[in-house]
Amino acid sequence: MKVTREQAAENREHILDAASKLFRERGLDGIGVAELMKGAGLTHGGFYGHFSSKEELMAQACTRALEASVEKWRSRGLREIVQSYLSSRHLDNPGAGCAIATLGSDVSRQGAPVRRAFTSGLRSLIDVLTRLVPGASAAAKRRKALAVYSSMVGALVLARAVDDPKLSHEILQAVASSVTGR
Amino acid sequence: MKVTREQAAENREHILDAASKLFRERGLDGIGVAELMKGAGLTHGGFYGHFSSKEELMAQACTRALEASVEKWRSRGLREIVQSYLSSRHLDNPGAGCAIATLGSDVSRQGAPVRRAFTSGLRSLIDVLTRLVPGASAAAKRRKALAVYSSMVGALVLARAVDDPKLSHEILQAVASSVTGR
DNA sequence: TGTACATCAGTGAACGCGCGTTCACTGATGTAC
DNA sequence: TGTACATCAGTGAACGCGCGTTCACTGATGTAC
Repeated sequence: MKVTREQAAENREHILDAASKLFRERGLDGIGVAELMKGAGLTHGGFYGHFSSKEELMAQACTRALEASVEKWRSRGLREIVQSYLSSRHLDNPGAGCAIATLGSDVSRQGAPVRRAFTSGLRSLIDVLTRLVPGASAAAKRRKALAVYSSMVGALVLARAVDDPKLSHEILQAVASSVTGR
Repeated sequence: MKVTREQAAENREHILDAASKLFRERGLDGIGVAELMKGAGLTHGGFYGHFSSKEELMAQACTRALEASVEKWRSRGLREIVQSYLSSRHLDNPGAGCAIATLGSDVSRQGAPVRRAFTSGLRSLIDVLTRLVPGASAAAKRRKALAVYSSMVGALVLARAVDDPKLSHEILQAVASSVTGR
């Protein structure tokens, strides 16, 4: 069952897309290679033709997810970013949302490749935010960007951990009003 | 090898203490029943005499960890809480620190018992913070408490995910200066 | 352009391993007399 | 208080299962002539 070189390259992309979504939905250790490959329409045996290990896929899938966030943010304003980050749509769709909020506490227990991917992605996100945020100096803007992003990540983590939708929305709104307006 | 009833009750406490620490260090799915029991100086077979399942232990260990945070906070002022939360000591000791920062993104994928334990613990933490935080009205204080806590959780999650200690400390300091003083 | 063969992307069975859980057993504790 | 026996906390082997990874195989693709 060989396949066009072009088709094989597409398959690799499908694996990365599926992994990027499924890792965010189920956690890095919450989904196995077999199910990830099934998510890309393939069987598990072919996995190691595309990636040298599950860990390599984790790192590349995280990079992909974070790059998507960076791209999305580049074309938007601060208020728009904050509002969509703290929306119920984002709350209810971890698979399409911020990888740091979904996988943050997992990542600190992961090996070097995954942490490197996250650090690099986080730096890009912070750079984008730093340009958008108000502040008297470059240093003040960067500090503000870090504070804003921490708030948003924390809010989403808390809102997702919690049992009670009312409390979830209260958290999101409290942080939204603290970050924008006030 | 029977054991005093009193000794058995102590053993149960040791299991909970070990679990509360080890779950925070390695994640809820990152450590098995056998190793948890070993951490309490026992063998794995006796586990089900104390708990009906690993999930029940997860929930009770989370409750214990969060109650410890609440107790610690009750005797402290806001500035002290924020400073110790955002300290390198906390950064480097997840096993003794805030369970929500360590397990936050895991919890959203867990079953009802664990999420219930977290929601209840989080409510207590928020109540303590609400009393300490400045604000014109009760509603404003609560909103402020949610915003402050989200910032702190997010900062710790980011600082722990990141590869580079310089960036970790920059995040903690940026959020500390944004929350206290400014 | 057509044929013959080498390549190699993908398949699915199999591996060793660690997991959560069960269970027959042990022997000190707790109790009945 | 002392003895005889039932209780039950803890032990360690065993279970079925899903995991990451390997591998012999398949058959369409790509290439050499």
